[in-house]
Amino acid sequence: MRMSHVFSRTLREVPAGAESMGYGYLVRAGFIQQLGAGIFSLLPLGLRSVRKIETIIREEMDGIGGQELLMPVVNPADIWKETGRYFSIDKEMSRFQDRVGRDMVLAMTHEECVTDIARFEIDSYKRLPQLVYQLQTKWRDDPRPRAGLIRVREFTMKDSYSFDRDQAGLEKQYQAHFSAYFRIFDRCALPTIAVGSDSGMMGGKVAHEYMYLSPIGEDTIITCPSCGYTANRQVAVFKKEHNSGEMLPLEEKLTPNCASIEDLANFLSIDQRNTAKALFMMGTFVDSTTGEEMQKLIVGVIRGDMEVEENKLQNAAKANALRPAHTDEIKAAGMEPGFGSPIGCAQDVIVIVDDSVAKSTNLVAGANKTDYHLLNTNFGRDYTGTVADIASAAAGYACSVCSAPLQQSKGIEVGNIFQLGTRYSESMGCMYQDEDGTRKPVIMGSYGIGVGRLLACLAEQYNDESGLKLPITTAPYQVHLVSLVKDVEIAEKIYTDLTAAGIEVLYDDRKESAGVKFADADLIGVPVRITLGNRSLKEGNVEVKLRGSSEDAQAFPLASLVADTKDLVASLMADIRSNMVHRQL
RNA sequence: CGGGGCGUUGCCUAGUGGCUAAGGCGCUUGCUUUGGGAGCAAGAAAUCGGAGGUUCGAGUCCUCUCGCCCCGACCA
Repeated sequence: MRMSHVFSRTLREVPAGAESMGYGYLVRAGFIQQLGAGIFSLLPLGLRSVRKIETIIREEMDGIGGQELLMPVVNPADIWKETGRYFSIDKEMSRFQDRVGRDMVLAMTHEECVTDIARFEIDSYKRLPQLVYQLQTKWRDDPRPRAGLIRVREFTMKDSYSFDRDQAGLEKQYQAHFSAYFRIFDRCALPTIAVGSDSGMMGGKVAHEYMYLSPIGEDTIITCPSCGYTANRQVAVFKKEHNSGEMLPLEEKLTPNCASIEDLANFLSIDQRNTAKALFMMGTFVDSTTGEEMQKLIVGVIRGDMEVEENKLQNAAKANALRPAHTDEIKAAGMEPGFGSPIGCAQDVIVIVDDSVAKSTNLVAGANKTDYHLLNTNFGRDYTGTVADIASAAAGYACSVCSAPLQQSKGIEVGNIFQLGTRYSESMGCMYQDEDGTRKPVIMGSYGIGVGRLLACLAEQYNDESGLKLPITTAPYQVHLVSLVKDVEIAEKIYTDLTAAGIEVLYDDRKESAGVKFADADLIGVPVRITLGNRSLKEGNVEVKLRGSSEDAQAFPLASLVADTKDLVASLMADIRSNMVHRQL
């Protein structure tokens, strides 16, 4: 491709509002352009990178037996009503009616659609296992798109779906994805870690997320440096110490202006771990068959020295959604914000008690009366509720496996894998007849990779003060040919020869100054830069420099340029291959 | 959905009630230059996001509205 013909152009200045390096460079280099909030066009350069990522994904998915198909973005709402997600998913899914008033949705994922296909295709155990995948546009009306391509509303996702006879089959496909995903990220040269995750709205059981660790990430990842335990904070567990002793009698105590745990502990001169605090949330519960919504107050009770992980609370309460409760809602249930506890609260309140509280004795808790707390509250004696782990893990807490102190970091989720089980096959009647003649629900798995987000992460990982430096497997071109000589013939010949040899060349044939050409080459960041200048041409050489390295340019003789360049490209590719590590669960 | 910020030419910005809205980048033309975002000269390009209002006078003040960004809520 000639630079003079490239559709996009480079920008000297970072567009307003580009807060991350990677995003700023993707815009400046002309890879992407924003159309609206969370809506981006991929320009030719960006699309070339995306196509390379997609090719890697296709090869690896095909490699584990996947068959590519393509499902529609617009779905009739009926199938989403069958699984209940039409009702349980809020505004994140966009809905509309067609001309005759039928309910339609923009599919934000394709479990319903693929299950609809599968219930037609799969009728016998002989037709299992199966694995299909697609690269398709998703629309999710995220309330808050941000950070360029990291969190968008419209994006391309690779999603695959596995169908199996039994759990063992599912686990085999899950394992195959687990390893294939690492191969994909390794080939893209994006460092990732797999972490245990919540299954969220997918409704499955076992799930992992692939995280690219980055300070701009929005997920918090808990890791154990000693034993290797990793999990998203949403589900991360840790070892909780708790005191226990003889239960003492309940006692009301005046605690003026002690609406926070810190104030309370200071006032009473006790450790925060000897207190219990209550978090009030309104939970939305949806009847999955009728779609009827109800709101119920949920009280999460946690020890004063910890925080509630809302995701855990939501799961424990089996709520579809949570929001902070308003003061009047809390008071209506007989509790007092700031001095609240489930002791003496209304009957229809859902009480979820962290196991640390349930196991501790004689905690100080709110008296549900302004400026009063109760000493020596005990779960079971003074109040009841569902016991669950609802505590938020954090750095410094003890690993539940090996007791070493946990660490926490920020990450961006670039992929995920879920063992769905029969959540969709049962609700949609995707059944097969087994060898023994019985009808059984197909066991499913669901696996996603955000393609654009992967590119965004690569841009974040691979850049410097001059621009992008994507690895050769995902850069839009392999070689950037910068001609600084008047004699266009020699440059044209090199361009033609390299291209004919199958090398992807971006050829700067513009009438620009050397500075402009070099700056643009650095910004776009094609891995191999070949410079044609009078200096080296006199000696029959061209200069070859790697974008990623700080080493000086090497001289390549013109005579063997094509072969040498091919070798160089191949060795860069091989470097990435050699860094691949086989990983399995 | 709460809180905050910003909308001025293709891009980045200045302009803080008063003459014809200014500069840099980019763009066009000509000459010069040609190894790290060149120089000179001449140009084109803006209904100041939109609507309404206050005022003798509004890019500037007020109201509404749309869009974008950030924090939070939210989120596979």
